[in-house]
Amino acid sequence: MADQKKVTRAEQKALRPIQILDAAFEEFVKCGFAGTRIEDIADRVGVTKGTVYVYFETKEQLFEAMINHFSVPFQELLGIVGAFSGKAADRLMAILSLLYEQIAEDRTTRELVRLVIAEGQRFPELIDRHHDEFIAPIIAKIDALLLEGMASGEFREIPVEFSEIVVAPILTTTVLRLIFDDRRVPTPNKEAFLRTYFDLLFNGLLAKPH
Amino acid sequence: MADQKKVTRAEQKALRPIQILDAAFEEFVKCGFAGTRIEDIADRVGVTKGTVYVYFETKEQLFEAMINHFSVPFQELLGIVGAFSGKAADRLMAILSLLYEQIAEDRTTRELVRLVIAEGQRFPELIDRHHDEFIAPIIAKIDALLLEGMASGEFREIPVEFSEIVVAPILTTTVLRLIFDDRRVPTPNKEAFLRTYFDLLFNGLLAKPH
Amino acid sequence: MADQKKVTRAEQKALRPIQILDAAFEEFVKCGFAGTRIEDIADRVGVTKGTVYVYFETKEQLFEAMINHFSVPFQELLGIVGAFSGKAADRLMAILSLLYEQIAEDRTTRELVRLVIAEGQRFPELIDRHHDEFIAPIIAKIDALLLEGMASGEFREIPVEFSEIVVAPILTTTVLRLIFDDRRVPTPNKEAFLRTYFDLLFNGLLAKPH
Amino acid sequence: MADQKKVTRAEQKALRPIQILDAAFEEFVKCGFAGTRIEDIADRVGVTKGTVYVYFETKEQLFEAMINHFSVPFQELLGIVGAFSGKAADRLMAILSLLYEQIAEDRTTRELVRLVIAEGQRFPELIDRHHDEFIAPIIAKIDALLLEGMASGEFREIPVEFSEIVVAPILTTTVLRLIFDDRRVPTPNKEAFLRTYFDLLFNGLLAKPH
DNA sequence: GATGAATGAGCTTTCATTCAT
DNA sequence: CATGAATGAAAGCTCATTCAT
Repeated sequence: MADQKKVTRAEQKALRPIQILDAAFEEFVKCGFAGTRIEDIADRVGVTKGTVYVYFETKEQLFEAMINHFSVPFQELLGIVGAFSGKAADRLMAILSLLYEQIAEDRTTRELVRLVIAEGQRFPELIDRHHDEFIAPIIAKIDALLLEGMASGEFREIPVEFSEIVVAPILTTTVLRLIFDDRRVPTPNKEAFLRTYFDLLFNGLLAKPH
Repeated sequence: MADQKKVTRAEQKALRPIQILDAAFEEFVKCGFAGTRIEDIADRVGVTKGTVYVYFETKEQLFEAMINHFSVPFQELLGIVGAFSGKAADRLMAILSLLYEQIAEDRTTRELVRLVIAEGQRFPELIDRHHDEFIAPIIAKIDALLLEGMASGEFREIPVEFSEIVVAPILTTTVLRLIFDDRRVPTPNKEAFLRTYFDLLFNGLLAKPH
Repeated sequence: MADQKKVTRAEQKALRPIQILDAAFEEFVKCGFAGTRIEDIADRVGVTKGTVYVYFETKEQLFEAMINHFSVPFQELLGIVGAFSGKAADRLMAILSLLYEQIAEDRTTRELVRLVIAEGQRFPELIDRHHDEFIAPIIAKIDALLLEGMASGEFREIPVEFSEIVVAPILTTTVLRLIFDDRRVPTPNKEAFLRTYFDLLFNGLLAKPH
Repeated sequence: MADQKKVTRAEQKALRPIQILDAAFEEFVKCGFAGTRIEDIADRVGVTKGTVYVYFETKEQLFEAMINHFSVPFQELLGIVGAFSGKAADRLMAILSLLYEQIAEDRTTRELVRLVIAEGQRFPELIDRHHDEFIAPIIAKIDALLLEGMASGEFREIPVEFSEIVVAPILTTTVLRLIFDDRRVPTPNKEAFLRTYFDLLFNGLLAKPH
């Protein structure tokens, strides 16, 4: 009770940009870039419009800073993934489970996907950077695992150029939840979803494969 | 001088709303709802702002009318699909091929998906109606086919509640093309894509199924 | 009575930009470029801010358009001057009289001089154009007359590079009136001023010239 | 470590207001009163906005203090002038030479003239004081000299009410340099300018005076 | 004294919407 | 029907000014 009451100036200053970025995230997610008012972001933080401009020069820069701020966690994920060992199928499942948690189940990432789809045309460099930093490494990882599995005879031969098919259920769940916001499409049970997903991915739909 | 107008007044009048809807589609897709200016839509048609208001009372109504206008073709698709016959797997492939063409390859539908993701929060009734008219019937069709295939022993038993996994590659391709706009993610070759997609869907990834 | 009462739309439209330019002149003169509010200009015309922006894209463009609008009359003057004939001294007096009326006595030109001095740094191209169109031709005219008078023996030999000395009393009166605004420096009587000006210019101050 | 600061705290403190006034001069000259930002003045000094407010209560007061600060030197001039002796013409030339140096050739005074013309309407008391302290004494001095020269028969009789004509070339050169900033109107050579100026002033333009 | 975070009033500019023509 | 001048309610952004540290 004693050490938490008063925030010092210095602490406050370090906090402000993050508070603003958090508020910006909520507003941009709710209204999109053009539909968001700086004043609403400020209100959320409990400051005035002017204060937002103390930390971010323009609405555009605030948007980009916000995207960058919330994009960070992904990088750790890629690190974790590198450390896995075992059969290719197990490692693939491990990666896909992680991706499911990080993309489909994490509200922040999910809404980031919405913003990327909705505002990508206005911020092309941002999209490109995202591709290079997030999408490409993930795809590369999946590709590598597939190739490895095929080389060892664990996987059948499939053209690696369409490896997005392997992760498609994750992005699809993400997008459906974005669109229907838990109203029409109920949040799936993770274990049940992954079980079905992996079963189909590895064994296919047919009772007797060709 | 008298005959140079191929389009009569009456035809012109009937054409106007459609021209406006076309223009509205392009602008809303490019800039989103909030970012689009009525004047830019008017400019595209070659009329003035006032004319747009002759046909549509507000920007909101124009947006909704535009979404409805471009959503129509889907309904025919569902009719076509009902007429197929043959083995469950073949009919499933036929449906998925159609969906791929109609959703992933058709620019209009693709951009409609963008608008639904981007502006859905602002137009919830519109999203709900979309779900009821488009998504639900498709899912129902897939579900029915899966159940039928499982009943006949053609398909293995899988929980039907996650049937979106079956169509996931289609939505995923759609979304990736929306995001990267053919810059980083090249437009896939349809036949090659579907071959890989179906191979994986039916036979799975493992060389020797469990 | 019949033709003056109501201003038609078309007339109004043709009038508006001029009304706005007039109002802009008064406000820019009173408060300078940065100190002027578009709303005050609009109020003066009896319209709203938005209307000003129907006719002029930015405050900067409005300012430039205003300067151009009020700079026009000078050109006629240069035409008139070309038609004079007689002794060089008489023609010089005729020109200087005209310049006195047009620059020192005309409130519009006088205030234009204020704006050129005050805002010149912000609008350098505008200043340059002014020089080329107004100052340079006048100086050229004076120079030509001086050279002619010297050639014919009517004038003494003086270096023509400082011919601004000849017109200095005109600009000086202009500037003093701008600064003191008829409070401390009374508006001079035109005839008396010109008499003294010309007497000094032609005969000099000394009782017995060297 | 202790002696590296050449400027002590106390000296620094005494220096600050003057540094601020210097910086204010440059910024006000460049952007005018309304166009100048306190922050730009502070940046020039290397302090923050707040510091400016330690020394000057408002932007208005800073402006006035700055004008007063840079107006000082003129007073000495008037003292010097009082000490001259000799023929009226020689003393007049001496005065005019001094004025030329102090007004036309001195950048500070020149820019002060710009500010007086540009911002005079906003600071009328300031202008009035300037008139009483600078302009009026100069004019009085010139008038006295003219009257003396006329009384002694050295000068011809001219109406003393227009004595600004005598100093006009100085103010005119000043204003032209303000407007054209050495781009179009080259800085005149002092000796040559004064020679022509005085020649015209004393002997007039005509070869044979009336 | 010096700082700089914060304010809030105010400015330029935009744009959906209206309506007389 | 079509126009486009006009509106007015914002919205983004600025900046003189304040004040706790």
